[in-house]
Amino acid sequence: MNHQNAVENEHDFQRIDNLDKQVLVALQHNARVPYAELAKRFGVSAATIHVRVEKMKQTGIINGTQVLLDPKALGYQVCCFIGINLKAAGDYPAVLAKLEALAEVTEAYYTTGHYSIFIKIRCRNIDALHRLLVDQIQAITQIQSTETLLSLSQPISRQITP
Amino acid sequence: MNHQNAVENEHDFQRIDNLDKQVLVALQHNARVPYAELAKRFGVSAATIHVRVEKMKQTGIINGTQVLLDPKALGYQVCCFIGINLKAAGDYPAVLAKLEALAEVTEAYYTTGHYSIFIKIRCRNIDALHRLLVDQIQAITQIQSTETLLSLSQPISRQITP
DNA sequence: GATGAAAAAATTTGCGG
DNA sequence: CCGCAAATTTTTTCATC
Repeated sequence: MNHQNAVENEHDFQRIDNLDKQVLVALQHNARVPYAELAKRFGVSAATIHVRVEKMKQTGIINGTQVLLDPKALGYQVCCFIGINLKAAGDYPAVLAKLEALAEVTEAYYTTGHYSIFIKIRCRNIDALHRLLVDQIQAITQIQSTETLLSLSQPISRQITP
Repeated sequence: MNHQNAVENEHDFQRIDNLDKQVLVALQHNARVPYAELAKRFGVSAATIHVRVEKMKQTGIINGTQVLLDPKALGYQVCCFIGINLKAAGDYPAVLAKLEALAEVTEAYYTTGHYSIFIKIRCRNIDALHRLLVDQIQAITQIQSTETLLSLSQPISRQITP
C-alpha cells in the first residue's frame, strides 16, 4: 500500500520550481497579466504557464485573485488596530461572530500575548472610529478591555516571496 | 476661475454608483472574472464594464490586482505581529529601511499608541522566527524594545465593502 | 454614458515529441 | 514536462444611439 500523504510531516508543503516562483511573483504584481506575456518573459509557451497556474490552484498554493482597492480613494481615511481582551477565553466564538458582522473589521487574529483577539479596522474618519469603538465594539459584553493603535501610514505592504 | 480640485475638502473621495460597487465586489472575489460574465450578471454590456473598470483605475480606486497565495502551502507556518519601540523618533527612516530588507516583514505601520512601528511577519517556523527576532530585528541598534504577538489563526480576512 | 458588432488578443484544449 | 496550433472565449475599439 502506498501512503505518501504524510500529513504529519514537518515539511508538509508544496515544492515548486523556479518557473512556478517566477509566475507567482509576476501574478502578485498583476493578476491579469496575459499568460502569453509571461510565456515570452520566461522563455516557455503560454500553454505551460496555463498548466503551472492550474496546478498551483489545485494544490492550494494559489488561493484566488483579487482587485486591490485604495481605501482612501473610497473615503476610508482611518486605519487602526485594536487589541481586545475577553472576560473569559470561552467567549471567543461569540465575540468573533459579532466582529464579523461589522464591515469595518477587515482582519481578525486569534493571538497569544497581550491580547486575545487582534483586529484591523478601516473607517471613514476619527468620528466614525470613535462611534464604532464605543457603540459597537466596547458594547460587546464579553469584551473586558480594548487598546487602540492608530496607523498613520503603511510604508510596507507585500506578500511573502515564494 | 474654477477651483474645483478641493484637496482640503473633508469629503475628498470618489463617488461611485451602484454598478461600480457591484463590479468592485465581484473583482474582490475574483480579479480574473470575464467582463462579459459581469455584464450578464448586472444587466449591462461588456463594454460598459470595461469602461467602468478603466475609469476606476484612472481615478485610483483600483490599485491593481494580485494573486492570493496560501503561506502555509508554501511552508510559511508562522504569522506574528511585532510592536517596536525606538530609542529616538528620528530613527524611524533608518529602521524602516532595515525592515524593508527583511523578506519576512510583509507589512509595516507607523503607529501612535504603545509602539512606534508595528510590523507583520511571516516565517517558516518558530525557530526561524526566533532567529529573525534575535539576529535581525533586535540587532537593529535604533530599536529599544520589541513585543511579539503570535497569531494562532486568522478568522477574518477581507477588504472594505465599497 | 451605454450599446452591439467587429477586430484584436488571450485562453484553453488536444495531439505529438 | 513541453510546445504547437486549432478552437473557443475574452478584451478592446468604435460608430451609433
